[in-house]
Amino acid sequence: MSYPREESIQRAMETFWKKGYLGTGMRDLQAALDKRPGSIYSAFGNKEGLYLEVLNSYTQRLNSQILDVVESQSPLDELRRFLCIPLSMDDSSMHKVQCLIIKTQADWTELPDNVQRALQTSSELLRHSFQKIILKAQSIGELGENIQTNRAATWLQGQFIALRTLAAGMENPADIEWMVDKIIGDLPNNWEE
Amino acid sequence: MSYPREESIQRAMETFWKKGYLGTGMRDLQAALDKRPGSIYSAFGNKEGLYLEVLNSYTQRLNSQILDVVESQSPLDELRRFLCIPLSMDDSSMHKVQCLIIKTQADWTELPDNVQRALQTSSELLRHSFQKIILKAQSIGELGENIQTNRAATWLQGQFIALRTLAAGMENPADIEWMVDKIIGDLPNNWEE
DNA sequence: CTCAACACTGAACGATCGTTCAAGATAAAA
DNA sequence: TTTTATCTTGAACGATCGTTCAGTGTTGAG
Repeated sequence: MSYPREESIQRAMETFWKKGYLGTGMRDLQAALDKRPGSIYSAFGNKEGLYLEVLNSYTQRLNSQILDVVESQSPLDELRRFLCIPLSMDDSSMHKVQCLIIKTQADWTELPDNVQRALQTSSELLRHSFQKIILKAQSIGELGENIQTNRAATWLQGQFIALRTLAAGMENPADIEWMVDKIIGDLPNNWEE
Repeated sequence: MSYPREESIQRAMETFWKKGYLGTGMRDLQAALDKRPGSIYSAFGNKEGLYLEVLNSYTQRLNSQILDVVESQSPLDELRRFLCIPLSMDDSSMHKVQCLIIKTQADWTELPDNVQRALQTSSELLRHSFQKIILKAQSIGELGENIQTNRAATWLQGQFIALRTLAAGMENPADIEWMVDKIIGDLPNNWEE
């Protein structure tokens, strides 16, 4: 093994992130990892297996960022900072603006069953962590108790999706930082029916 | 010609909508149109040409729905109705929940240049129509004059994206109708900086 | 009926897809 | 040094990809 398994996963993540699951060919991965097909297949089984490890690594990283928000003293301030992260990407990393999970979800019907399930699981994990943010903010009084935390978590995930998707389509993602402020401002309101 | 060109486009739309641009093969389209490759190529040039006509047709339909909102007496009420449309899809049409444009945008880097440009143009057209909704609502007093209409249009497009994407990932899209009410409720607020 | 015009057919092309596998390289244990 | 276990190599496989084209069928004008 010329370099550790983890580096292969990170290199593969770059490729899947840039080209999507369907758009990425094994030959793209062979070039990215600088390995021949046999090495990749013996290490990860197949394209699907490699992607599942990439997705798992990506999800854990994103989830730990969200959990950092939960642990902070002012969850709402830290949430604002978290949402701004992808808006300051340089041109060479523009493909990292969009969330890898959302990007892959778009090809839903054409994905292997295991990938579909893994995406669902990742999505639920992140929503659950968003819910923890709401609960933490309520517990320290930054948000009222009237908010239905499960709905707020789904809504927050939706805002995350909107922000990432809009930013990915702009020449300068930083131009929608104002939307982060609106999200934080809208979070406490309009939860009654 | 056994049936009009427009029907070919509608059938192709079903396929592209379900499987995405990369996920759709010419053989899928041959089956959907019940035509052999030569017929399709003589009528549309190639896969890209057929998709461009599909995208154009889709965009016009969606845009006219938005313009209907602009023309209505109560734009905000009609906007609520417009946003709810995809949330009441039966199981056989679940793939129509997600917006075709957003779905295709996910594969961005792997798409032909003409498709990239067409998606950009469609996206801008719809944002412009969203802006007309804001302006109309302001003109009849449903919204205050303090709102920056271009930002509100982008925000509204983002909410549209969030709603469609969340709904597409749920077993029952109708379960997030509450979010439409929150969107309408959030629209007038938090536009000052 | 004739003939030009046009849409349609379907076998086939070269390219690329994900994947396999026998053989070679490498390094630690014996 | 030999053995054993592990990792790597790269040619090659069958399947599928988008696309082409010579031939067939259909239609309406003269």
